[in-house]
Amino acid sequence: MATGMLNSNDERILGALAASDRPLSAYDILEQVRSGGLKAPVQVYRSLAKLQRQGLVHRIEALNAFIRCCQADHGGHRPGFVVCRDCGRVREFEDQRMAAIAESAAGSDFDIERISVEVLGHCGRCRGAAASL
Amino acid sequence: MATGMLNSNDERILGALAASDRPLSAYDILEQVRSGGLKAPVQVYRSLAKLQRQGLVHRIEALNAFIRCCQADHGGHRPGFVVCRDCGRVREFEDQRMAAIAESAAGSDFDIERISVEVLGHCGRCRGAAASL
DNA sequence: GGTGTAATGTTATATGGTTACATGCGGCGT
DNA sequence: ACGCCGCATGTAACCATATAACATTACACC
Repeated sequence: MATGMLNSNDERILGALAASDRPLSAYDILEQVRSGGLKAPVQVYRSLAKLQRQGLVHRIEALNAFIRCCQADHGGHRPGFVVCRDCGRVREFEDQRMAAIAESAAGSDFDIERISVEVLGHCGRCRGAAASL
Repeated sequence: MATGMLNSNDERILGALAASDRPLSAYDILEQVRSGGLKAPVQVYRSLAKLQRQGLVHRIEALNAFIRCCQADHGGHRPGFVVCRDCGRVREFEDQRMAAIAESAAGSDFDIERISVEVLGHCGRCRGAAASL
């Protein structure tokens, strides 16, 4: 992807996301990378924007948080997410049908930039935990 | 829906949303209803939560904003939204296929609470405006 | 070296959302 | 009627998320 190489800030942020088993907010990330020299939210947001453009990172709208993309093909895929509202864990999935649905809903006169599909609910693990209280 | 009747705060907030042709943030709403006696964000959020439970209002995650539901059947529908990032206008749509996609993605061990589908991009009107600059 | 441009850094501020606690008010047992 | 409880609403303070505005550096080109 031609958007440009990653600098050390980008690498650090990507590293922090990769190391986490759940989405991180921009401020979570900031905390993790302070030792690496980043000090301000805007730096994190700038890197995140770049990483998103390259498809390496996705934003989870319902959480205002970000995850490292787990797919092989970072270009042009249209992922959806299954999000547990209790533990915050996210599963990325792919479904070809979503593109068709979005296109028919948007109509020919609308220029689609991105599709956000988020399935919110409670995962088995957390439901088990809640039941055993 | 048994969640309870709407009080005057709820009515005012619903009115503000109905009067707008695009989504309003909680603070937009707050401004509109200050004259009606509401003063604090939390009051708005409480009403919005109730209205969402009743299906009268939807939250657009990508905008952190809310719209009045335009469907007849406020119970149990699973709407998607087409959102213009330039003018902020939103079109609500319904697609039966989404439920199936969400269920197959979530798996049997996941309890689905809500599905958020948002198609982000640029509407014809705004694209026209941009072209003529 | 000088100069224009893009990337990055810094500070401050706007916007969105929640916590904690106070107050009011209707049921209900006595 | 009275006091007590439980729940809806009000108020203030606060935390969290995101961007604006401006300063600085890095680097290509002359």
